Amino acid sequence: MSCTITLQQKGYRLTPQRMMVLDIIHDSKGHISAEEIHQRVRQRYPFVNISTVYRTLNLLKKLHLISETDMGEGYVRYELLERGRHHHLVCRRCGQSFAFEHESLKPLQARLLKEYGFAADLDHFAIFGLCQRCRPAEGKAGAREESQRGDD
Amino acid sequence: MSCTITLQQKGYRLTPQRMMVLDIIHDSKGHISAEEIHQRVRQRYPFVNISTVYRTLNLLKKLHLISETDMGEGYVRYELLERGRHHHLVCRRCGQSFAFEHESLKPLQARLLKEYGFAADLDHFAIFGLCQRCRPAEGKAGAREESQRGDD
DNA sequence: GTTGCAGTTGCAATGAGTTGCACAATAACA
DNA sequence: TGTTATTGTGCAACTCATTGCAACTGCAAC
Repeated sequence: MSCTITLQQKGYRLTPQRMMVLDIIHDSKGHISAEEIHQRVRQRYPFVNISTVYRTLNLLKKLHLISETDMGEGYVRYELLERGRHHHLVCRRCGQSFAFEHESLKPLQARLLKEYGFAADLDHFAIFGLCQRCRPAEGKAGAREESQRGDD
Repeated sequence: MSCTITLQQKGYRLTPQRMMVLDIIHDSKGHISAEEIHQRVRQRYPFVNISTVYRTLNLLKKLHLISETDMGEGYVRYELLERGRHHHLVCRRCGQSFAFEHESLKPLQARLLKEYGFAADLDHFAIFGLCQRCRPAEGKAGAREESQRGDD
């Protein structure tokens, strides 16, 4: 795996714990939570501590090998960055999430660099809002008295 | 305060606890943390619980009266949205944060709407990256062996 | 007035994630 | 090979934030 090489190139140790975490993120389709990673690591080696998982994830994040995204579920999800880079639109009404191309963020990235000299890390964004289907519904449900106050 | 009217218009009760939280956010210059709000509320009325503060903040957030931003400090900051809307660029190296105009996000917002039919809530963004001053430094400190591995 | 009920609060428990510290594993080097 | 310095791990304690639940509040209907 290319990640393992990067880790070692950067002078970090490739410990069994780190290999297991990397393996599991690699095997998982899509985004995976820290708790899930921990559980799967423990199936192989039951003595790995959750803090080690978190520390490994933070290290991989720092090296831009994985992305960390809050999809509004109460915990954070991780994903390998080698895959085609994409981001997520999360509907605050129906909860569905939709991928969108990294391309869409490039103008913003360029603008921040040009106007503010700021090199933005746009590894993975989750943008909240209303999806196409929920947009009309939300528009109507303005006042609270009718039905259910537009609670999410 | 306009917020109090909005709260009542939407059919929510304007309780003393909520008034105190709103007051304090209003009086505070810039962003304020939940813990800070709680402490200041308790100076006036010592029996208010932190969970009430959080619940009030979540309600105000839902009504788009305040914005919630993770500036990477280990806790979240809140701010009234009536003020001139702006966002933050947070340097992951020196920790400084710089405001940027909401204007810069409008093209992205328009693009998401046009291409995906998605109405993005862009109340307050904190974008991480490298500021103008730290950019050259980071470029050099690639390999870990020299100095301190580019730790943040 | 009192009953019913939705909305709200305080409290305690819980969950996700982080940190400090002692010890273990590895690297560096004589 | 043995010694020392550095890095990484496990554990426990901690922080920030959320949740479940019982009790309280305001208001409308009777």
